[in-house]
Amino acid sequence: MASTFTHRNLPRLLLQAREAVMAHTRPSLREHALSDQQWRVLRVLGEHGAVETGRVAREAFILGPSLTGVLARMERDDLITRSRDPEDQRRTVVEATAHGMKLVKKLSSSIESHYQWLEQSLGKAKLTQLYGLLDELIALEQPE
Amino acid sequence: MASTFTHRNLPRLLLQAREAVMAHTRPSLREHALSDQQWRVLRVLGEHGAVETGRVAREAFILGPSLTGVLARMERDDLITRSRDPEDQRRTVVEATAHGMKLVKKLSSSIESHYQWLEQSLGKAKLTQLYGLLDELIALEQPE
DNA sequence: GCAGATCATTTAATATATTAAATAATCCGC
DNA sequence: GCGGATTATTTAATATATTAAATGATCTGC
Repeated sequence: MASTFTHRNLPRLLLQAREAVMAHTRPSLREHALSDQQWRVLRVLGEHGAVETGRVAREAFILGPSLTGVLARMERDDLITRSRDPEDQRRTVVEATAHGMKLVKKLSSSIESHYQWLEQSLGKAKLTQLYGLLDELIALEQPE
Repeated sequence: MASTFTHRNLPRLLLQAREAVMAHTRPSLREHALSDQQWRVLRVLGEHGAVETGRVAREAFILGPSLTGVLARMERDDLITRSRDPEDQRRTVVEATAHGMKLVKKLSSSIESHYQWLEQSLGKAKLTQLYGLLDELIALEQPE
């Protein structure tokens, strides 16, 4: 059965690369009972402090309706708190709890050292090149 | 709020790149009422003909339990048929229906032309370079 | 030939993704 | 200040992801 395609499957390759990288950090997340999505949310909160859910959704790459459930479970597990923005009652503001913050810091350093390892293994030049090509690809496909 | 990270978020970047590429092909899929996963399955069947579910799972990057549901809906929608391998009754063999095959061929050429466009826009050299770097990254992270 | 180990797939339970529609607060022109 | 347009988030319904456990068929040594 001959293939209908002459090019490589780029979305699949990107997915595979992402899974390969995540395979290293996932065990650390699971040790602390965090899902991938919960970690992405915590990471955003660790970088920016109190953030409205719209921005969390954009930065953590989670759609609104999914985020509602993710945040509900994170609140249940004492990772975050939610409150209305008093300036604009349409907005919900999310903030990490002390417990959530502790996790961010602990996991950040673990993940950072994985990047150090990657930079050593692949080479700094190639890693930079990869970032650049991905940026170009994204800019091409979604001009703004 | 200062960031805890000195490196870029590689998994996020890969996810974003993948979404950017898929944003172009998704509308064509949805026109034919296909989900991303259903398309990945059809693509495998288009390349290899009749395939056992284990291989479908590997090549389409779908975990077994998810695949069960995906295949059930595809069977319901007359895209595929399932049957037991008479040689080894543990295995289930999947094959595209005529309708499924027609969709593969129609969508393949549409997607192929998107790759042609991408190769023009980004440049053949850079695209090849990107493939190579992703391959290296995958090989590094999951040595076998 | 049979018991246990192994392998392929499915079931079960919970979490997340996707799309459309609903809700609820703010804005804006008048 | 009132009513329609806009914006932010949530609800609803269905599909997919994830993990562990169950089922069912095959192999393997004895």
